[in-house]
This record gives sequence, structure tokens and C-alpha cells, in this order.
Amino acid sequence: MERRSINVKIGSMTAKKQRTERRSDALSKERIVAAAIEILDTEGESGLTFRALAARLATGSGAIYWHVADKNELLAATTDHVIARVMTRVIGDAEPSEAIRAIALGVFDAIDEHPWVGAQLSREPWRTAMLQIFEGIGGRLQRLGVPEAAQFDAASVLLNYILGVAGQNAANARIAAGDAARTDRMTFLGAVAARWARLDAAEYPFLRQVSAQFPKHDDREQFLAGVALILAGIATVR
Amino acid sequence: MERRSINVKIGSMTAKKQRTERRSDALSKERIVAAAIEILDTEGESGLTFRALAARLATGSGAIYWHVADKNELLAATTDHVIARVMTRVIGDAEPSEAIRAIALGVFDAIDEHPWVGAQLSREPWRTAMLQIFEGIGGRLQRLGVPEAAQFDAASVLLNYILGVAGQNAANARIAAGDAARTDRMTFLGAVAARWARLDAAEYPFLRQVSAQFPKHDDREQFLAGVALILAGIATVR
DNA sequence: ACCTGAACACCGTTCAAGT
DNA sequence: ACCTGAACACCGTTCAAGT
Repeated sequence: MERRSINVKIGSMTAKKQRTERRSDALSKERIVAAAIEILDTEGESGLTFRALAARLATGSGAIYWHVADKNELLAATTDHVIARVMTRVIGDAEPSEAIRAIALGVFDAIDEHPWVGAQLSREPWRTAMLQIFEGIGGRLQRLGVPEAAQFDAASVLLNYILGVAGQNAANARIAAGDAARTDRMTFLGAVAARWARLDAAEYPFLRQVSAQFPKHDDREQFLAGVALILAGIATVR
Repeated sequence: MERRSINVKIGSMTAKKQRTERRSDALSKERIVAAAIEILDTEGESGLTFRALAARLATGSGAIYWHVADKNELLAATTDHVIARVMTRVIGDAEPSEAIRAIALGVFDAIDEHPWVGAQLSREPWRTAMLQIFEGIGGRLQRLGVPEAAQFDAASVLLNYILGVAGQNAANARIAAGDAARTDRMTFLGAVAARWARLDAAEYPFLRQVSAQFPKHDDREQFLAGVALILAGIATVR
């Protein structure tokens, strides 16, 4: 099948020697995860089916189950993969609060690139991806001098805030993708703002007021502003 | 069908006169939403299918589509219904920061009761449910004296934090429900903590330390501590 | 040990046909 | 106007059979 030629570049770079000596393009969890990420990025969450994945890997759909327990594990593995990359890139000896900002931003940008991660992160908690983020944040809070009794709560606020934003970005991307196939960011925000502006003035005064700033605002900046606000609150207890 | 007798109590209390004069137990969006909520509460998200819903309503599965566009709208309507109840209960003239705490807690408790709401809230944003929460928070921030330029960011942090926690609670409930059918809260938390304690000490020092406090901690208290932390951060800019 | 692909038990959604 | 329920086009998952 000519599909094979596409797959050559998918695996772990070149066809380095596998543990088994079978065909060099043998299936492996890594190749499956890589292919799944490609599908998720290009076709969206609904595009990832075992049939589509099998077709891309030029194999039978049942073969995937030899390497992966089920779709849940597959999705969790793709999320872990994306987040693990982010976290290794973020490792460094920056000043703690700066490091926290870097972690948050790294996750934000990763989700901007792979919106489906935002949904998955919340769906399967206590997996490697979340633990790495939590650990990264918690460690910096310790070095920041947050008293031990407050560290757990402080790390939790930051983590949950990040998860909340992640979920929203995933949802927005899903909506934008569905909308006439080619709605860009600005027109999407504009449409939301316009809808808010049309809301009942008595019932939604705040939303109407805010609708004016909405199209101008930058999600990434607002996300960072939120992190700063939370860090300011944490500074209060140390 | 004897199912009918069950359904009598499901609708809008007693069979008040309908707009149409047909059978008093005629289908309506409200009855469908109420039945869907019952299924979601008792069988979980995966239990809500159009076939199950139709069976409970003693009708054909196609009939539901006369009142509801598709499953997405059905889920959004159930979420709006649950959150709307919370928000009307919360309305009052409490001191602003106290009102914000009440809104947050109201949403938290609603999700504790209907875990699926936590997942749905993030899945379909910019719907009535989220707008009501956002408006409620934003309005109190104004009254709290937060400068106008900071109101949007401040309301967003709080909203996203709530959404993050909501998503986690939904996921935890889903896991607990799957686990041997009858894992209670404490043993679930204990299991998570035990797993954390077993993590590599070099890679996850923070998680290992925190694992000791984890079983003792109260999600609700921790949620409130997070709200307080964010409010403290917001107080910084006013 | 690993892969194949037909088969199974479901889904959401549609739609001709009824009342 | 509203409801019925068979039919359609999918799913994830299993498993006997192959190499």
C-alpha cells in the first residue's frame, strides 16, 4: 500500500533497531501514538477512530489493541506525550515564579497547537501529564517560600485554573472548526462579543459591558494576567 | 405500557394544562430534559442514549428530535437547567465577596450532586449556564470596587478556576463509578495518595510530600481556599 | 509474538409513514 | 403538529484464524 511511504517519517525518527527484528515499520505504541496525534491535529477529536488510525498505519484495526488497551489509554498516551515534551522544555533554573509562568504558558501554547489536549487533560486526571504539571508547579512554590501547609492548596488553584482555561480553549477550537470550516480567531471572538452585546441589559449588564473589550483581548495575555493574579494571592500567605 | 406510571411525576410537577390539548403526558422539552437528568444522575454520562431516553419516556427515539435538535443541545439544556437553579438560589444582597463565594460553592455543590455537569460546562461554553456564572461573578466584582480595566481578567480567573475544579470532580466521579461499583470517597482518595507515595522520589518529590495530606483533605474546603486565594490576588489590584 | 479483518453490539440521526 | 420505529451509517471492541 502506498500509505506506507507516508508512515516512514512518523515513527521515532529513522528506523532505529527495534527490540524485535521484524519488519522495520512494525507497529509500536510510539508509532500508534504519533499517528493518533497527527489525526487529532488535522481531523480533530471526532476524526480519531480505530479504523482511520488503522488505515493510516496500514494495518488492521484489531492490531492496535495489541499495543494499546483501548481508546481511553490511547487518548491518555497522546496527552502524556504532548505534555511531557512541554515539561522537558520548561525545565531550567529560572526564578520560581518565572518558572511557574513558563510552565503555565508552555501548557497553554501546547493546547493552542493541539486543542484536543485541553479536553483530554480534564477527562483523565491523575495521569502522568497532570502529575508532571502539578509537580512542576508545586516544586516551584516550595522554592518560592510558600509555607508547607499552604503549598497543596496553592498548587491546586494554579493547576485547576490551567485546566479550566485548557478546557475552554479546546471547546473554542472545536466550535471554530465546526463553524463554516474557516472562521478565524477574530471573527469568532467578534461573534461571541456581538451575541453578548445583544443580551438582555437588565439580566446581563456585566457581560454587555465586557463585550466591548472582548474582541480586542488576547487570550494568551489574559491567561497570563490570571496566573499573575493567583500568584499575587499566593504571595499574600507567605 | 406500565412505564407511563413512572413518568407521571417526571414532568413539570402535576399535569398542568399544556399549550396543546393533546394527551396530558405529551412530550415537551422540559419533560425530556427532566428525564435526561434522571438518567445522567443514576446511570452516568454513558447511560444517556436516545434509546434509553425514549424508553423512559415511553416513546419512539425519533420523537425526541421533534423537541431537541440533537444530543449536544440536549446536554446543554440539562446543564443550563441545573445551573439556572443554582443561580436563582444564590441571588441575594450579600456582601460582594461573600456572594462570589456563594456562587462558587453553589456550582461546586451542584456538580457534586450531578457530576456530569462538570464535564458539560467546559464542553459547550458560552451557553446560558456559563454566562450566568460569569455574569454573577462579574457583577459582584464591580460592586467590590475592582477597577473596570481589571474586571474582565478577574472574572475570567474565577470562572476558569471553577471550570477546572468542575472538570476534575466530574472525572473523579466517573472513575469512582467505574471502580468496583462501590468505591467510596475516602478509599478513592486513599488510592490516589498511595499511588503518589509510590512515585519516584527524585522525579516527584512534591507529590510524595503532598500525598500525606491528600487523604485528610476536603475537596470542598480546598476549593474554597482556592477561591479565597484568588480573591486575595484580586484585592491586590484594587 | 504479532497481525488480520469479519463480526458483534452498540450508537446518533433520519425519514417515510402514520395519527 | 406531533409521534413511530425501522433503517442507515457509523462506532469501539473482540476473536478465530493466520504468519
